[in-house]
Amino acid sequence: MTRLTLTPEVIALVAERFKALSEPARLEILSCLRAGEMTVTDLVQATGLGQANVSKHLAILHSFAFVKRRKEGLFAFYSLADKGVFQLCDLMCGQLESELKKRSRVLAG
Amino acid sequence: MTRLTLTPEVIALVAERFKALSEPARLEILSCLRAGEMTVTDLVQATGLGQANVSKHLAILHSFAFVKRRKEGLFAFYSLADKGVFQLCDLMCGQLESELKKRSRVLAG
DNA sequence: TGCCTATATGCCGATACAGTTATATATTTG
DNA sequence: CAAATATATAACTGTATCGGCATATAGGCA
Repeated sequence: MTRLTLTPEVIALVAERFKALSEPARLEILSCLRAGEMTVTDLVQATGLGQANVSKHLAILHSFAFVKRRKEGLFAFYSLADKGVFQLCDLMCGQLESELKKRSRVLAG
Repeated sequence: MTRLTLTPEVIALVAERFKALSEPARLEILSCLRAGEMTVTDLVQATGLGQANVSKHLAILHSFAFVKRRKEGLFAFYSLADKGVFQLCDLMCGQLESELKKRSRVLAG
């Protein structure tokens, strides 16, 4: 695997991708998609977010290739592009867990 | 490993952590620390950022336990808390690479 | 004690972005 | 073609936050 060197340019690109995942609404959408392909309207109902809002979040996720789009008639079906996103989330959750554990250990004295 | 369920609360916590890594300046700082422990002044020189700015970014990274702090006299030595951050960055870089590859393949037609 | 240095913090201006509303685009149906 | 529906986009507003400046805090030293 060719390793990208962390030049400022690459760092900026990586930061952009982290930012794309830094929004609860977008993580929520991704979490929903874990169950399978969904339309925009499905996601609106599942998340309680506004339609325009969901569309914008999906556009962002799509621009980073976190999700795929399939157009069929009036509907746009979105699905996860790959499982890499959840590797990221799982890693993050792992850190979060050990962090929470440490904190509660401190509180417990 | 106990798996956290992705409740809105957990999602918010995960999003916060992604946001902490969504700033080029902070990734730059983490990248510098990969070489080992550094003081704030070291980091100011290495990154070209302002001192107040570096201090603030470090405070954020520290609040999420991405970095450790060791106080010695006037100096504050910062170091990476663990290597999990770079597992995250490497995963992100991997996605980035395959994304860039795909894009250039499209351009090449 | 008084000065110097390292770091942290409060304030401010500028910018970026989420969410809402209204509208545009596009596709199906009558 | 006209109406209805699904999705995308534009304009606007409020909020958050980055970076810079000034200052506070704290430790070391004469």
